This record gives sequence, structure tokens and C-alpha cells, in this order.
Amino acid sequence: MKGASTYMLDTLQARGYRVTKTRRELCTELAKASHPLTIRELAELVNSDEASVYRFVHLLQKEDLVHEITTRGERPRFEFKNEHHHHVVCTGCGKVAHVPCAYTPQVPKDSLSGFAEVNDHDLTFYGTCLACV
Amino acid sequence: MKGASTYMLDTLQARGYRVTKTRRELCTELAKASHPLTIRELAELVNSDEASVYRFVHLLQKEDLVHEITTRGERPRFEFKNEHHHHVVCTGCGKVAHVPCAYTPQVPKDSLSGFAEVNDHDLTFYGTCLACV
DNA sequence: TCTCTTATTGCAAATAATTCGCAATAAGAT
DNA sequence: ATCTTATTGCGAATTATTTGCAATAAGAGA
Repeated sequence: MKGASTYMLDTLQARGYRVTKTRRELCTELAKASHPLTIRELAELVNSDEASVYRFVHLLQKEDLVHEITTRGERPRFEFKNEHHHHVVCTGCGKVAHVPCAYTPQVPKDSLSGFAEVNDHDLTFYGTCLACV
Repeated sequence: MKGASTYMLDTLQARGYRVTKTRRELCTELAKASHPLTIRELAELVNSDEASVYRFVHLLQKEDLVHEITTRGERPRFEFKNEHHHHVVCTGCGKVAHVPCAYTPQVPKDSLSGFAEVNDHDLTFYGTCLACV
């Protein structure tokens, strides 16, 4: 996943943002992570200050380069936004893994009372990982 | 939805918890809400202290009577746990509505690396409500 | 109904998460 | 090499969530 990191950085640069050491490292971590990361995890990985990580992750969100995953009772996690996929969360230890998107859930048209359109979805499964059985 | 409120209270009492005025009111609000509520909304509705609401909602969670809904960038919301359904969230104003569960998403068996079992899921759609178009 | 025990509440204070302000630094344009 | 200004780090301000404790009230038993 080397490409993902450079893709993010190139995109940012093309949009007028600066590429700094911290940003390069954060993008590298996001690109190589096998599961979504919290702000704190990111800050520790690149050993930078949390406030800066919050700011940068929010920038990536605004630029539509990362996806925010929220799970019950946990802090939000972020991951590079490439092909759409789902997640499984272990209710024992909080471990999060990817699940390929087998098909795209649809909202029954007639049940969309009060909504004009739907363009995205998050699907999260909850279960028990092998270590927590 | 009168039954939902008494169901929750009866269940709690049967399990040895006390039924108080605040709890009755909180259950009533949860029972009649048409969308999941935040701790703050609940506290304002019954005009009680937030700390107590946190405690009670956590109790309801432990007793498996409410369901926690987490959406991107928002505070967690809670709702009475009856028939399973999904949600649509407006990315403009945060409004949340119910969506009946048309079918139950499954995890492809072979893609569950590292997990022993999956027993639950949350599906949230993101879109734009009529008022925010 | 009255009394007693103790779960629950409200309030204040502690802790955790997120955001903000600002001076120092360093990208990148010229 | 210089200059402009976006970005960082740090501290402090908010906001969210949890905790401790004394006062209250639910519900069991007399």
C-alpha cells in the first residue's frame, strides 16, 4: 500500500496544502494499517501531538480522503478511503477487522420518509474474535 | 408505544432494580421517541441531571434494553431495543430516521478471518433530508 | 401504615476527549 | 537565498463522561 500514501499526499498538494514530515508519516501509517486507527493511535505511531493529528485527520475528512468509523462505546477510528468495505468489531476486546463488501445495501425507496437521497452507508458487524472466545 | 415503557420498567424491577420517577420518565421518552436520543436530549426531556442519565442508560444497555447508535462526528444516541431496524442520517442537520430492515446482512463466511462468530450488526445510511436539500 | 435498609439521585468535582489561540517553524513560491 | 504564510507544538479552554458522596426515596418486612 505504498501508493495510497503518495496518492493522499499528491492530492493534498494539488489542492494547495503543504506536505510536511508529520503529514507524510501520518499518511504512511494510514496507508499501511490493516484496521482503522484512532487519533491517539496515530499520534503515538508518528509521535506527534494529538491536537495536530485531530486537525490533519479533519482535513483529510474534508478532502474526502479518509473515512470515519464509529463503533459502540469506542472512540472514532479513521482509515484511508479506497474501495468500500465493511467492518467486524469484537465486543470483547474492540478489535476491528475488514469485511469485503459482498453487495451494496439499499434503502427501500418507500421507507425513506423525509429524506431526499441516500448516497452512502456504513455496515458494522459485532461478534467475538478468536482470542476472546 | 405504551407497552415498551412498562416492559422496560417491569423487566428492571423483575431483575431487582428500583423503579423511580426519573426512570419511569426516561423509559417513557425512550418508548415514544421516533428516533434515537442522546444523553443530553434525554436529560432535558425529563429534566434530570446528565450524570444520572448516563448511569441509567448504561444500566439499560447492560440489561440489553436499549441499543446504542453511533454516527460519524456525533454523540452516541440510544433507543429502545425492539424489532431490529436500520437508520438514515442527514449529513446536513444530523437528523436520524428509522429504516425498516429489509433483509439481514450476512458476513461472507470465508472473509471472517480471526473471528469466531458474528451475532449482530448496525447498518446506517447517510444522505440528505428534505429540509436540507 | 410505619420503619428500616440500601439503591438511586443530584450535585460537585475528577478525568477524558476535542478544540482553540498563538508564537515558532518550515514549505514552497519567487 | 529570501519571503510569505500554512502548519506544528504546546498550553489552555471547552465539552463529554465518569466518579464520590451525602440526601432522598423505593420497596421489603413488621
